[in-house]
Amino acid sequence: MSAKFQSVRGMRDVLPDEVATWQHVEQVVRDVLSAYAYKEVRLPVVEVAELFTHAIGDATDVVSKEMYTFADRSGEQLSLRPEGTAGCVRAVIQNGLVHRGGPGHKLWYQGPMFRYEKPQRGRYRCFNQIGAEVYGFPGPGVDAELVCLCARIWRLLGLEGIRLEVNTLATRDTRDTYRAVLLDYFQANADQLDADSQVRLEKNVLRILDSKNPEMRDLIEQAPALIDYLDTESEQHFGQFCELLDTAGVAYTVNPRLVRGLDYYSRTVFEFITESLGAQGTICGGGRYDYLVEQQGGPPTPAVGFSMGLERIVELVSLKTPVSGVQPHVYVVARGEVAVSAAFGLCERLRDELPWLRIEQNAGGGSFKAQFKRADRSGASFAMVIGEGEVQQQLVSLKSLRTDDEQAQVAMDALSKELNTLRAQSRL
RNA sequence: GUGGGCGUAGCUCAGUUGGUUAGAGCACCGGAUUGUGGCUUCGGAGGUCGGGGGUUCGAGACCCCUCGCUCACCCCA
Repeated sequence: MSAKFQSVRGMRDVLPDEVATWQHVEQVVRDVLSAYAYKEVRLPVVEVAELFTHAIGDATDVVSKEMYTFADRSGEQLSLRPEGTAGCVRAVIQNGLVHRGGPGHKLWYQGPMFRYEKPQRGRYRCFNQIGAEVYGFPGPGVDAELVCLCARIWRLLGLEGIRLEVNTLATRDTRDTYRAVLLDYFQANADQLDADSQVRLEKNVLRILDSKNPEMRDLIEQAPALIDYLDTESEQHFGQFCELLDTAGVAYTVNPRLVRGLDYYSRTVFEFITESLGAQGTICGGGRYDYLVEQQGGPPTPAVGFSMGLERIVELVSLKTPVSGVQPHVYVVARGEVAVSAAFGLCERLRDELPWLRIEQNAGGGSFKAQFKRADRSGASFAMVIGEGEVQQQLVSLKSLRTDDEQAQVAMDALSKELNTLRAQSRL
């Protein structure tokens, strides 16, 4: 029970039973990204620590208390990436992919992210995201495209009851103006703020709007809304974004209090939320970050992206439609030294001749009875029996494990043909 | 980081107010059937009762500490 070594807190193993669902989800997401002509990039898991503090904002929770940061042997401060956008922006600048319409303008990535948080359902210290980022396009079309792309993924995965919330954070200037107004408002009502929001007052006023504390609901609803302070440019951008969603038939609600926790967002932000996963209901979040590329040392380049949490999506999928794993077509039962060795050679030959064939050899010996038991449990359609008699006559016995068909004998030379036939008849 | 619940076999869980050698089901291995799975049936193996300390004649049970899981806050995907 008490193993000597355990996985690190908040980091879990995905076991074979779950992997089938993971692969299914990943395949659907990849296919949809391809359908929208996004190209995959593979990025390092480790970056210079400053990349994240600079991009995400050192007052954010993610940077100030959730990063895995360490000095490497040269003393350089490195971090395990807590999210994907900062590294992608770095790669895009470093490799000169920022030019509009160039090869790097629509990208996606997949991989583990790390945050030192207290684990709970749907929240892990090592978790996997698939994200997409678009560079070089200021218009709302790409914002809407990303949202539609996600909505398509949920449809293809058969997920229902996923709510889309959208908002706009306007331009940097507008937001600065608004922040000052909001600060005045909450400072004037500071006595009504709960402890968390007192802290937010110092760090990031906008986050007060996000509070779940029902006692503060009135105060928040009375607060000035950013939407009333929008500059015309942002207002148009957001309006067109919403219109495109309408055109595409993607349902959404505007949530003026949707703020998001990373500093780099501007204009469009969105979240897909489910009620089926407990407190960690956001399965995908994203938005526009028009200033980040320039802030990180690249040419001024508007950008927008999202990332989705695979653990949460996989859990959602498996609650609804469990995906069964891959089972062998044939399980090879062999007994006796001569037969086992003949079976080994035969299996390799069949894999040469029939690349589609999934064939499992019995391992660990055992009686025919025991081997048949394993054959049954493997889920294989057929048991292929090779004993001394079969070897002498250069044939195998094929027994269907899922039907009452009579056991048949097939010459070893004719096996490939027979298996092809069975496949054509959908009996494998 | 804060708070609640829970840790007994690979898994799901019993275990009386503290009392002898800690149990069941499923799964696993073997036999009944010396070359045939699923359904039976019989047997076997498998536990430092999460870890450490304490109270006691005696602790799986009570107390303290610790680790882990879990749910919520917070944060976010």
